[in-house]
Amino acid sequence: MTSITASGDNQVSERAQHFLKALIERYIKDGQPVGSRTLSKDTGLDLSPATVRNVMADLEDMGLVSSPHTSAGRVPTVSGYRLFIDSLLTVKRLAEQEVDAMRQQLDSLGDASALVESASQLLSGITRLAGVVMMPRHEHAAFRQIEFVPLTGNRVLAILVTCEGEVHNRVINTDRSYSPAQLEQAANYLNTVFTGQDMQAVRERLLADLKTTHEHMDQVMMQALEMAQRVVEAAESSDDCFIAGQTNLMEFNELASMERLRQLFDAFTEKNQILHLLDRCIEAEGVQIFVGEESGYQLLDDCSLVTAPYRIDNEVIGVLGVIGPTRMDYPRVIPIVDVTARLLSAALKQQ
Amino acid sequence: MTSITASGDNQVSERAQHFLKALIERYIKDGQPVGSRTLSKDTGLDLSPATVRNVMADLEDMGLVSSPHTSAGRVPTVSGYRLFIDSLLTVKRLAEQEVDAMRQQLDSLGDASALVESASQLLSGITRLAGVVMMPRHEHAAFRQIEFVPLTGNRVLAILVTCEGEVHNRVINTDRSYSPAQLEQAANYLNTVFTGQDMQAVRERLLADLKTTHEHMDQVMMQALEMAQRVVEAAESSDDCFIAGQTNLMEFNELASMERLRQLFDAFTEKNQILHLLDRCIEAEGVQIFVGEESGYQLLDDCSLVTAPYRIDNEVIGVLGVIGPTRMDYPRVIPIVDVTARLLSAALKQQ
DNA sequence: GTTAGCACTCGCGTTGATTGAGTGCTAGCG
DNA sequence: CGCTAGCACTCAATCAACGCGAGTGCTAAC
Repeated sequence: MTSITASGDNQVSERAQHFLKALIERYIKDGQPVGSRTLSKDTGLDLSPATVRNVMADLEDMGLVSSPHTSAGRVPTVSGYRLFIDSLLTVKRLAEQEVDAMRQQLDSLGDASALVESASQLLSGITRLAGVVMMPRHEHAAFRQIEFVPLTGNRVLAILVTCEGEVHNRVINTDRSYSPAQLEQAANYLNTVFTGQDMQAVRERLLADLKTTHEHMDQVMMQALEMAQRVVEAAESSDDCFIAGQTNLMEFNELASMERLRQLFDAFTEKNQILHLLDRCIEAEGVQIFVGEESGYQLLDDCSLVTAPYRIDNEVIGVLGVIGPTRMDYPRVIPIVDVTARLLSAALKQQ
Repeated sequence: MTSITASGDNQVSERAQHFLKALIERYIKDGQPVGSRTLSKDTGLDLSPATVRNVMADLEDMGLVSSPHTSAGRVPTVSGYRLFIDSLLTVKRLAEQEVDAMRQQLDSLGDASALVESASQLLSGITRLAGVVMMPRHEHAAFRQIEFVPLTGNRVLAILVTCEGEVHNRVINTDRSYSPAQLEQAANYLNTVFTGQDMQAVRERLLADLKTTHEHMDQVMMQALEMAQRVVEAAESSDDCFIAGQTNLMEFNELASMERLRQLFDAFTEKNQILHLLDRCIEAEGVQIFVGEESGYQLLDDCSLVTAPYRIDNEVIGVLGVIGPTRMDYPRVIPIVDVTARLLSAALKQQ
C-alpha cells in the first residue's frame, strides 16, 4: 500500500523492529495487551509514550500487531510472531548443567518406546507445555526374527522382532488350523531367508513371493507368507506418537474455552492429525515453527508448534516438539526442543 | 432426633421415598435444583407445593437432600443418591437390539488389549461419560514360550508369550554378552520345563531355583533364570487399564472448574489411583457404585463410579465401568455397564 | 523527528434496583 | 391430623447506570 521506505529493511525500520521485539517479549511475559507507556519504559531507548504510539500505528498498518479493542494495548499478530521468530529473537542458550539435568531425565534404559515416552515427558515437564514425540520410523530397520504361536480356534499369533529390539505382534485369523511343527518350520524358513535384511526389502520380497509362487508352493508356506506380510505391515503402520502433559494447556487462559480444549484433547487422543502435521516437519533442517493458523489445522488456531527432527547415524528418523499457546516463550522453548532432539538422537544411537 | 415413625420403613416414609425418587429423576434430567412447585407437578400424586415443602423439609432433616442456598430448590445429597440407588431406582432394561448393536461394536478381532480398548470406547461412546476397563489379570495365565534375542551392547530382549496369546517383552541389561546359541539353549530349557504351567507356579519355581541352585548351575543358566524372572515380573505388573472418552466430562458444568478437571485428567493419565479404586470393586458380585466422596479419593468428589466385574469361565478377571458426574443417569448407565461386562466376558471366552 | 496536551473510546468493576423462584411458617379447612 | 392457602421473607440472577482507568489518535509546539 504505502511506498517502501528507504531503510531497505523491507518496510519495517530498525527501530520499529526493536519495538516489536520489546512488545512481544513483554506480551509473552504477562499475557496482557501492552500499551505505549509500558513499552516506552521497557525499551532501552528513552522515548515518550507518544512517540511509541506513532511507531505502534506503523506496526499496526503493516499487520504486525493489532489491538483487541480501541483502548487496549497492542498484541502481536501471527505475522508479528513470524518476524520475531525469523529475525528478531535472541535464543537463550541452555546452561551446561541444564543440559546435563535433561540428559539424566531421559532414561536410556528400556526400549525405544520407553525412550520416546520419556522424551515427551521431559519436553512437557520442562516447558510446561504439551510434549509430543513421534516414534522413530526405521525405514531401514532390519528384520531379525519371526515367530508363530498357535492360539485356540484357528488363530495364530505372529511376533516380529527387529534388530533394533522392537517387538511387533499381531493376532491373525487363519482359515484352517496349523500344527506347531508346521508353524515352526515356516518360521525357520522365513528366518533363514530374511534375517538381517532391510525391512522394506522384506516387505517387497514378501509381496512378490505371494504373487508369483501362488501355485508352486504348498499351503502352509503360502499362509506363512501371508501372515508375515500382515505383521510386517502392522509394524510399518505403527507410526505412532507419544503426547505428554496435555493438561498443561489448561493453565493458559487464552485456551480456556471448554469447546476448543475438548477438540484439542480429542485430537491428542486421536493422534493422526498431529502425526500428519509432524510428518510435514520431517524435512526441515533444524527447529521448525508453526504459529497459529500457519499449521493449517483450525484446531491449532491459537496454538504454536515448535519441532525439531531427531536422527540416528545422520539420518532423520523422527520429529519431536511441543504444542502450546501462540503466546509461548519461544526464546526458551526453541533451544529446549533443539537440545531434546539431540539428546534423543544420542540416546537412540547408544542402543 | 425425632422419634421413629411407625411406618417401619426405617425413618423415611413411603411417600417421602416417592418424592425423593421423583426429585432425583428430575434433577438428573435437567441439573437444576428442583423446587416444590415443579415437584408437585412431577409426582403422580396430586398434592400442593406446600405439602411438598413439608416433605422436603423432612428429607432435608434426614440428610437426603439439601438446598444450595435458601431460595433455591433441593438437590440430592450423597446419602440421597445412595438410597435412590439401593432401593428406589427402576433400571431401564436395554432392548435386545441395543444389546446387539453393542455386541457388534465390541470388535472381537485382535488380542485381549484390543478388545479391552474397544470395550472402553463402547462404554464411553454410549454413555457419553468416561469409560474405563482394567486389563484382564490372568492369575492363572499359563506360560507358553520364552525367547531371548541378543541386542547390541550386553543387552538382551526377553519375550514371553502366554497361552492366551499375550506378548510381554522387556529389555534386560546383562553383565556380559551371551552368544545366540547360549541364549537359545537357555530358552529351550525354560520352555521344556515351564510350557503350559501356571504363571504363578512358574514365578515361584524361578525364585526358588534362583536361590537354591546358586552354586551348582552354570553362569548362562543363572542369567537365563534371572532374565525369565524379570520378564515374568514385568508381565504380572502390567496391570493397566484403558480409559476412553475423558473429554466427555468436559461437557458437564458441575465439573467445569479447570483446576478440578486438570487433576482428574492427570489421574487418568497416571492411572494408578484409578486402578486401585477398580481393584476394590473386583470382589463385588455385580454392579457396584461409588457416589461422590464414597470412593475415598478427593479427586472424584463430584464424580460417581459405576463398575461391574467381568469374568472368564466364571472367574472374575477384571473390572470395567464408567466415571461421570454424581448427577448421571443411573437407571440408564447401570444396565449398560452390566451388559458391557457380560459382552466382554463372552468375547474373551471366544478367544 | 519528538513530545506534551487533550479529547475521546471502551472494557471493567461497582452499585443498586428489580425480578422471580423458592422457602418457612401459620392459620384454617375437611 | 393431614393438607392447603396465604403471606412474609430470602437470595441469586439480571440489568442498567456509572465512574474509573488504561490507552489511543490527533494536533500543535519545540
